[in-house]
Amino acid sequence: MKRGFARHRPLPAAAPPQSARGKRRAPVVHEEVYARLKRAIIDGQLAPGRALSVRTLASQFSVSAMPARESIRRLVALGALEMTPTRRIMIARMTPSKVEELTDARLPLEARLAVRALERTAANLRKREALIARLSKIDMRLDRAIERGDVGAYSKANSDFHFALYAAAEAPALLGVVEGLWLQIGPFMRVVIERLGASTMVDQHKEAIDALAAGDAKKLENAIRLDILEGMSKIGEASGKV
Amino acid sequence: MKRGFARHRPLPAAAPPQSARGKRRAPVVHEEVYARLKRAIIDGQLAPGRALSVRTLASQFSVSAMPARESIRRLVALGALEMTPTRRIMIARMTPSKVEELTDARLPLEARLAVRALERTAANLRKREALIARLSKIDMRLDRAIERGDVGAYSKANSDFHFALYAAAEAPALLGVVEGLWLQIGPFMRVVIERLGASTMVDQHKEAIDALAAGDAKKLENAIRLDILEGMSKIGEASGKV
DNA sequence: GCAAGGAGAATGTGATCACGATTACCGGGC
DNA sequence: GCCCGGTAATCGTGATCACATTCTCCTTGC
Repeated sequence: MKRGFARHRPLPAAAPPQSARGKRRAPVVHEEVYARLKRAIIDGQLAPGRALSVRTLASQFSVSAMPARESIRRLVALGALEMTPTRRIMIARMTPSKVEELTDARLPLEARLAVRALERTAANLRKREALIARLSKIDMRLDRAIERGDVGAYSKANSDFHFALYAAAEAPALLGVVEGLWLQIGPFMRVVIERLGASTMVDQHKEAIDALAAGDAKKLENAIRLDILEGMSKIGEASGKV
Repeated sequence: MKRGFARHRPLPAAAPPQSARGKRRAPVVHEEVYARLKRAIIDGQLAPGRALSVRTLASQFSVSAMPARESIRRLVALGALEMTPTRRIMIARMTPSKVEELTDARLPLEARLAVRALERTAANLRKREALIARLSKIDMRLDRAIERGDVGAYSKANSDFHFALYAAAEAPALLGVVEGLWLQIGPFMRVVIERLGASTMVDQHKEAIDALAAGDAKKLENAIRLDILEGMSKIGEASGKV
């Protein structure tokens, strides 16, 4: 195989320069660029191996090269973007061993975050109910995405579900680490869903919600672990061919 | 307390521009700057709250502002550096809850890396012996540092020990995550050692080496977990006062 | 003696240019 | 038809400038 990487194409997330929104000065341009690019990656809108460049990104976001450079630099540091030996930039590729390592990291970390979310809402059941309501709503959105076969919406709803749960753990440092893992996984999750079809995806979301409602930490942990294992095994099967 | 942060002082690691080492052209300036700054942080050479600035860093490394900016951007992304609301940069501070979260992350991840190192050398005992020899050597260096009361050497030897072990796991993605954790912990480890004195530090390094030699995964995992718990509990006690 | 205020220094950020290396593209030769 | 080679476009990187904001520190007024 050539191992070359894809030509530049317009970024799907590249919204217009939003001149309509008035004079609301941007809260530091490069933060905005970074946030949108990060979101696009986690949600799987960018395929692995997809090429990026400072100037291209800059023009797609209608900013100068500087903010684009900084956003790219950050995402390379987090492992979401990859640099070739000749310093070209692309969405990170996946390898079977990387899938294995990331699974190793996700299992204990996300299980811990889930249990922490349970613990954090133990003293405040109203909070827990609100969390459950939020998760249920996201999960319904996810089901609708499956029905419609909308891969993009599915991918986004899936990450939304996990992070809504983890956010309730109130553990920003841990959350940051996990977010870094998702930044590396997002693109493949999407590829896998696209290839297998959203309807073939199974998850343990309803089990997780039940465990949360029952206050059963062990059950919740199992649901999360199983959810991760199922998803990652699918990625693993496909990772050799991406 | 004022919560202001320390004035700029020369960076301890700021070696001369090394014009002596021949014409060996730098492999991209900002990589070099980043690597040295990262090393200085992990080894605990920079105190929490210590101020950094683009221009200061640049002049200390005898480079222009550009490579300094990029290095700082990367380390902020990794959580090693912190930005105040007014966008000043400093070595990240520690809080008790952050210690707890980072401990949660370190325990399973580093235990896994250690066990992986054991597994990886199971089929190649020469490799394992070489690893044990390397670790023993580092541990002796660590003992000497304790005798001399050399806090800097102790701090460096300690991180060297862990990463020498983890490197043998041959899991770059996992290692990257753990390195990110150490980037956040390094500065405090140093502060704690300095405050309590290197001689009060205990570790489970010899137990880990024994477990490695015996091929006992369970014992190795316990040694690593205990080593982490001991170290982090010391950081936790002090973290309120940093 | 001390707090308030203002002048000046320092800071992060964005923009732009130059340079050397790398890549992509197109045409000619086999 | 296919491969090779040269040329032009594109790339990451480093440097430097301008600007608004923030911080420092000293003076002034009470």
